Amino acid sequence: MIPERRITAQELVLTGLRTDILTGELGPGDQVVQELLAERYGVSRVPLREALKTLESEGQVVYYPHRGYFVAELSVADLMEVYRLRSLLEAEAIRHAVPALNDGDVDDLADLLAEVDAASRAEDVLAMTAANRRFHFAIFDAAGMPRLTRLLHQLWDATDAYRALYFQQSINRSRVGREHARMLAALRARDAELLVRLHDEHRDRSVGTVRAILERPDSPG
Amino acid sequence: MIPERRITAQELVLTGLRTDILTGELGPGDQVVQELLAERYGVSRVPLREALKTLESEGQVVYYPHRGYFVAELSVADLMEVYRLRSLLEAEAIRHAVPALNDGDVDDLADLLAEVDAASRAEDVLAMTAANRRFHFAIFDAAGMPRLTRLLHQLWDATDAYRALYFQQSINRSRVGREHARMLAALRARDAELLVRLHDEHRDRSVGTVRAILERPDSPG
DNA sequence: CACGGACGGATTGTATCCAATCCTTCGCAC
DNA sequence: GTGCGAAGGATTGGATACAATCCGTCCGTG
Repeated sequence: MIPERRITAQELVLTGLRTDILTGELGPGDQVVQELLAERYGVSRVPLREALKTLESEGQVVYYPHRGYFVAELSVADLMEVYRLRSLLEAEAIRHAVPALNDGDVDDLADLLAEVDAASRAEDVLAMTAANRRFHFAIFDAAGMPRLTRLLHQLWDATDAYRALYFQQSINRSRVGREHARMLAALRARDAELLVRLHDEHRDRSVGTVRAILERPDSPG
Repeated sequence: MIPERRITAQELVLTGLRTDILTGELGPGDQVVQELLAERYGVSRVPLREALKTLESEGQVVYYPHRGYFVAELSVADLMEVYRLRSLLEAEAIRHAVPALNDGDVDDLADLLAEVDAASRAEDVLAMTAANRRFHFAIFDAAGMPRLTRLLHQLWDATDAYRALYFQQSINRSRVGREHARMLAALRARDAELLVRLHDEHRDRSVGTVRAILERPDSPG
């Protein structure tokens, strides 16, 4: 559809860095040694640094002048804050989105959910993370509030590294599947308040698990 | 006090660009011609580009690959969205902040307000904008929610260009002064809900004015 | 042995140069 | 005159080279 727009090097390394952080290739606290990563991606340090600036603004990495970029470490307090803010903002998005959805939109959302389930059954954590995100943001986008969507992306990005860990456990994957099914029902019923409530529960469950991961780090580093 | 940490070129350019946007030197829609600005600040294009990446993530400029950076234009819908999000998030910040403030903190806030008033009387719009921001964020910071503060900074940044226009009218400056005084009283009474309400009114008044500015642009082109 | 300061390798920060893309303009066909 | 397409200038994207800073180490001093 889109005429194969040529990708820039900074976009390339940006998605690469995101994946590295998501998969743990770059772990929390690690320094991003520019020369190393630039070589790894086959680009120079200039576009790499620009991609890092983007990640910095998203809070994925922190920057100390003359010392470099480091993968952000999330404290429990950070995590709780992110989820509190998500609760506030996602509720707002959902309340605007639900009335704007037509039957076709809901069918599309069902399709997205099917993708999540497929990835879940295939135990493809990366694909599931991506599909899960597409599903939720398809809802948020329907609110027609681009800035809100942008803020939500930032908040989701901040916990990406931990979300992957969460999905690695099959018990979590199956629970998420059930919760998503209930969300879809709420969508079909156009019940915004129910959907808000389901999202809150959805988050509360996952925050508990992620918190446990944070407090008992299995890979001391 | 601070041992005069040497500033990097990108930091220099970043503050310069912010000022340019704030003062209208760079107007909404203008392309940021890199060579031009780099020469103006006496640096090369590399640090300039990194500063622009930061501004992009804040939504102050928009970036189109191979075409460049352009100063963001705020639509009325954008404006309303920013203020709606500020309403949500600032309420959250205030509710956490007020119980955390001690008498000394409130006295400090009073000092900051005095600075706003002084700049207002001196008709120094730039200084007033800065002092106004320091006052409000001193409150928000007290919530101890760094990510929330960060999001609020982004939202405030997005309308900086228009806030300056707002403060240029003396009638707005004096009204802001009166509203700030009431806020201080609410702070001294530790009345969070009243402070939330005052903030909402404060914003609602200013959004009306800025909206009028947006809808009747006096500088076409 | 503890402390402090200077040296040197490692890493980041920036300038300069070249390649890739875009946009305007000019010329040509119709 | 209108529309299409190619050429050229302008601008951005990225690679390389060099300067500035940092940090670990070693040495000397007490």
